[in-house]
Amino acid sequence: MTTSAEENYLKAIFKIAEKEPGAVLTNALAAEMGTSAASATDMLKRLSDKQLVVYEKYRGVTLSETGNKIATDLIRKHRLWEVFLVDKLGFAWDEVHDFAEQLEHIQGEHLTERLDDFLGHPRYDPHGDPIPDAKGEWIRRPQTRLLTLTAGQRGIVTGVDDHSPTFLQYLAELGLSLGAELEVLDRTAYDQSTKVRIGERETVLSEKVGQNLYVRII
Amino acid sequence: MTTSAEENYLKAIFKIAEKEPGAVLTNALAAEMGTSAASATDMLKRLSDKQLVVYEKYRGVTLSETGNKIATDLIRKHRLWEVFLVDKLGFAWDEVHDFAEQLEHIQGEHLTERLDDFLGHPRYDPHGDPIPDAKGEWIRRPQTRLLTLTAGQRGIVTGVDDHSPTFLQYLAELGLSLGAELEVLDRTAYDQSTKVRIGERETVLSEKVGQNLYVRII
DNA sequence: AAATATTTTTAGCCTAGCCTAAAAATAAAA
DNA sequence: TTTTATTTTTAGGCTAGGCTAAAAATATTT
Repeated sequence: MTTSAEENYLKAIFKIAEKEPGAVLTNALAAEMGTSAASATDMLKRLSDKQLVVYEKYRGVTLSETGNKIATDLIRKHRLWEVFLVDKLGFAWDEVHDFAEQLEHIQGEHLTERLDDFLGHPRYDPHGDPIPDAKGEWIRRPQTRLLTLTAGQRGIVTGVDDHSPTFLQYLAELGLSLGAELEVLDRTAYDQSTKVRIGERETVLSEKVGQNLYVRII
Repeated sequence: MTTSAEENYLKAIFKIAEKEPGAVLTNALAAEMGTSAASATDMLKRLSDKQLVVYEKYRGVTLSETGNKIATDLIRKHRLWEVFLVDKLGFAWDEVHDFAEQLEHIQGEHLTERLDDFLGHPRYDPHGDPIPDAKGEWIRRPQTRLLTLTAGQRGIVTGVDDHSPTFLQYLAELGLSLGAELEVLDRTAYDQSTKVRIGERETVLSEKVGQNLYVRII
């Protein structure tokens, strides 16, 4: 059996490797976990003993087959619980992360499958992130950062790259929830800010927003 | 903040005190927790430092006001999650205990209230146990052990005193789920077994079953 | 009341996860 | 290539929550 701490490390390794392929370095892992490099090294030894990772001193770590399955499963559970919290319990998309962080560690037979059935096999979570299926397969859809759109292009909001409550609340205030439509009116060369139309309203979005907002071009 | 371990001890103290009023002794607590008396003493010191219990060396322990609130809240959460697992996810009543044991420790604002709303404010869990409200108030309904019924009396199953999967499965096989109706046909003086009619079927139930099955007389 | 049995506590040890500080390995610069 | 900087690991400690064995307190017999 794996502990919650172990699971969180596996997830962190997965997350880092997803963005920057190749072996994950100790410092990066420690930063992601909000802990010290010494603690990360410690844990890497334990995970290596349990064959959940392939770890070479000073050279970094990668997930083993088993480790990868566990991490994928955690992400699946995390995202399914988020759907539950938003769709069934009525939480806002910026309120559910901490709950899901706990719920993903609930252990036991068939819980995930039953939850998935109950929710109607959702493919994306409330932030637009794909939910892997029971076999660990992902359905990634094509999406682009708002920054890559040019004046005149229109898009549908499909996801975010920043999951912080402040960003999510800001988007909600702007009416930019998943599925919202927007049109790029202009891009300022100076600071890469984007002027957009959302429904009737026109607003200027900073480069930071342009970086962190995903859309599907229509 | 309280840890899961602390919470489980508080719940155990509550449970023992419920059946046998007065101070809870260390050995009884250790037995309930499936641990050693030394470990229980250890934890009692921690709980006492946090003012969650009133503990006197060698004399036993009782819950403080705060401790009692935490324990009641845990039971509330446990039972609400059980309702969720049975009513929404479709688990059987003998399958949900271990899940609920984990789910009751999920921390965070408004989760319990939202869950309660979503479930439609159930008053009893799938085993017929009452669910305390947000203030910690209980609605206990009148119920009698099957053993106290005499020949000719009829009753509706309202709960169980034994929550073990084997007992619950046995009851399910007999058609004795919550709300089922039965009629006492006879009681054998020799071994206190009860002959009952459940729908069309007649069966003999042991003294043990008679002890552990609650009914409302009709 | 003394002896014996039982219960509870203390003492000392273990593991998982964290920490800081120091040492060692690797990478970069001179 | 030697020096310097950075990264990673090791060493040694800490806390929560367990354990066993021994000591102390309480309860029960004789």
